[in-house]
Amino acid sequence: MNKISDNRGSDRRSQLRERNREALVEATLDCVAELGIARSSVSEIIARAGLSRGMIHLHFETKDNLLKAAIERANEIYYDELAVLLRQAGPSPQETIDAVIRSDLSENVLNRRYISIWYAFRGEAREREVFRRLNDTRDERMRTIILEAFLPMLREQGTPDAELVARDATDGLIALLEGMWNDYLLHPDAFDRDQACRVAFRFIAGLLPDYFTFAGATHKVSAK
Amino acid sequence: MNKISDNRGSDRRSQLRERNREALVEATLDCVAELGIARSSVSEIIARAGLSRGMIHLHFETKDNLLKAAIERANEIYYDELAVLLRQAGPSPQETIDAVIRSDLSENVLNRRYISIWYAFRGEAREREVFRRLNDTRDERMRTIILEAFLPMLREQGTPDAELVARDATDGLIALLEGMWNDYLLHPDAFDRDQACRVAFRFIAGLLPDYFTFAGATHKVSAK
Amino acid sequence: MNKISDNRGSDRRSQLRERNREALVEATLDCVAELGIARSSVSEIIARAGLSRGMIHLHFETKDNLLKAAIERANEIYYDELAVLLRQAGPSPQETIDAVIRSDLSENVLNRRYISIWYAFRGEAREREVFRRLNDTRDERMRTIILEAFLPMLREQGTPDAELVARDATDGLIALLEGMWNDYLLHPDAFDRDQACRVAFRFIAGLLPDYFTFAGATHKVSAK
Amino acid sequence: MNKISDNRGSDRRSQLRERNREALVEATLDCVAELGIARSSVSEIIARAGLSRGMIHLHFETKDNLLKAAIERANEIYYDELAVLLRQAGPSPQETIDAVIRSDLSENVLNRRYISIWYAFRGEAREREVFRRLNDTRDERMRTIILEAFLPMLREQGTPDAELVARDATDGLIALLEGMWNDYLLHPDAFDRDQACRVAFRFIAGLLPDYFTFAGATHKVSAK
DNA sequence: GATGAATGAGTTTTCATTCAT
DNA sequence: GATGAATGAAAACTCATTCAT
Repeated sequence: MNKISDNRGSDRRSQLRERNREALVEATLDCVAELGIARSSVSEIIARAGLSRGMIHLHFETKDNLLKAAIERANEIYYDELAVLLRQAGPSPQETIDAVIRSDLSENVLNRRYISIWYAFRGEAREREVFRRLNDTRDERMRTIILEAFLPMLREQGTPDAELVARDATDGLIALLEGMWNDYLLHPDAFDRDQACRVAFRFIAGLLPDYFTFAGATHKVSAK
Repeated sequence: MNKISDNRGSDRRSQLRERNREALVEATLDCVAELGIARSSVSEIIARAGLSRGMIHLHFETKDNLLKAAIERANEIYYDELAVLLRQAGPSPQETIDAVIRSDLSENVLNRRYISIWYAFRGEAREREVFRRLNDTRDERMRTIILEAFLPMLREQGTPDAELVARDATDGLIALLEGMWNDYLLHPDAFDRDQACRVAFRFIAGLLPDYFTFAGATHKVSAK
Repeated sequence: MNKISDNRGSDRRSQLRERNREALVEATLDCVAELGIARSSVSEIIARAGLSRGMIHLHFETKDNLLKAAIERANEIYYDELAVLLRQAGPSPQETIDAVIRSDLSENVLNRRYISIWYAFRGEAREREVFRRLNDTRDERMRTIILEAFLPMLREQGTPDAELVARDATDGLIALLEGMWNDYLLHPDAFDRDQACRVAFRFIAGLLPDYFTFAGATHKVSAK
Repeated sequence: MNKISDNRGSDRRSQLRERNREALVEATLDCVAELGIARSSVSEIIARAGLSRGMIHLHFETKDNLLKAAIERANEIYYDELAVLLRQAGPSPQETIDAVIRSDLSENVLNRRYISIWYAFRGEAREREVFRRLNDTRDERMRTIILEAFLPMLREQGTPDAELVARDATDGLIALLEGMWNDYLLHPDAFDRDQACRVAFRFIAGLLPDYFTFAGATHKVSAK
């Protein structure tokens, strides 16, 4: 009757509702991580979530929409991690590259569950489309961040064709990191996070010897 | 396993039989490439193969076995391509590395159909196991080939910690090439094969400046 | 049944309550008319009524009761129309018959929505029972009205077996009018209300030439 | 192996297949007759047919298609009956009309099961569309048959506006017969087939007194 | 050996009903 | 009183597998 109690009630309700929605998304991600997309049935998902069958329809209308929501969630996890690292990193291009590499190889994303999910969505043709659509604009932003970090260093260093090299370095770094994830997917036990990091820095150090060594950024940080 | 039955029947019959078997495997791969694993139903596969439903049972007992055979086939395609390239390559370590990179980025494997299949099998948890089991020994062989190509060059160059660097270079190269495939999977239209090659050589050139430039192997081929 | 609660609450409340109840019934009828009974789900009905899901339980306990109420409402519409026409009609048997025919073919009942509803309830076996139960006593009244209008005219006219003919005429007229509805159901666009009327009067005129022509009742109105 | 036995086998198989298909259609009609469309679930239908669940998909892809096939079947029953009667009837217009009336009121179509089915399909908005599409051309043919029977009789009789009257008589007869079915639907026990016939003939006799009495066609058969 | 009709377990989806707020 | 989130039984549909021919 009175507005305050109504709002309180509805707030609690809608909070609970939201929590259920998220529980379904998380259960879906768990399922996809453990069983893959093909075996992630509604029955399997609701069993993990401990919620009712009808809930999926209530929140997502179809299982397909639930999968889409799960893909979106998986994306957020990655880009949130990256955003945090970039915010924490100093303003220099050296530090930016450092942050990108370390966030990509951090335990927050490079873990069994997350990597399984990532590759599951990439692997299944139909989901890949959703995935791509979601990723492309953000990927572009990440490319830009990396490119704009490499360019001034290459120029200062006097590398000829700095623009071309910067683009190659960017594509190479992204590919290298992707390849590390691949390696982790297939051999999570044997994977060595530090070695992966070292390899990445070796690659960059080859192009930017004044700024990086295999151990990471040097201290000759160029003032911006 | 089926050699006996192969020999028993008339040659024509067993040839036809083998052709049917392969048609099913290829149809499965087509299906996986286009629709993904989850949507590759028996009905879809036989429609593409133009064969009868019972045929799958006849040749593979279960659909699962058909999928395994398809995974094996996908593997063969890749390693056959690599073997050819290595055979064609000269005996020097430079040429070996050159062959590995060029085979990995060649149109024979880096094409839409094949990359879709590869990632589909990797993505689906259950198939990944089969995939891994099949790949691991062969992957090890490939690692060894690359490692043993890098090592003498690094030693001759006088790189300190040559063993460690050789391992890093090997893992890095493999990761980089995997990453290129990833890029191709997501952007087959925008992908630039030459640039991918150049990026790979830039990476190696950073570690082996005497042997490689971004354009490939230099001509200072070390006599073996 | 709900008189007590009606009287208890404030007038405004009970008015609102009643309005909601009717909104649900009307929404149900709309739904049945457009989608048929099988597709008239609770969700569909409340969407049309703009009311909450729980409302149905509040007013009708079950969806089935709501359907029954809708059937009753559909009945009322018809018999209300008939009652109005009979009240307006003069007292002579000629005028009674005239009123029956004109009300049956009037736009108030012979319209798309109403005819769809009517046939939907007739068609679905389960609802037909409710329908029949509701109709039978009222139908009997209508039969009686028609029969008692025909009989004196036939007698006065000197028709042999007047009782039998009166019964046949009654059944025939009712059947003819029903058949017209049927025609309207299937071809609402092509339906010609005037022609339908004329056909009905032709039928009656065949049996009662002194009282009717194809244009309706003649003016030789027999004093009652 | 040999062609004869192969064909025999496949014939038997496809005969069996066809029988199953028809069994499903008949079971659907039974279901619709007894329970109505809304309650005719796949489970209910296969229980009646004594066949497996998957069969419906095998033969009809969807339940909706099965319903359509059932509607078509119901149609055939009616028009087959009419065709038989018309073929048996003599060539005169009197006899044609006679055949139409008698076939419409014959036990072959005017029975509980059939009438229930007929009204079920007419009642539900969605089914009605299929129904209408199927019927419209055949209905038109039937109209033409009736119309062309009435017209010469009315002309010979010297009825003014023979064309108009013929059309009215046609529409009236069809409506009347439809109305009889309605009556049967609601009161199958009380329905009197002979009386229905008599009523129909009274209607026609009113317009064509030289050719019909309430008992049917007179013997003044006009030579064709 | 080969076929494809048939099966039924299991999947997604729908929906009337319940009930905490 | 009123709401709409939640439930789960039952609905339609999918599909690997079987097996008579």
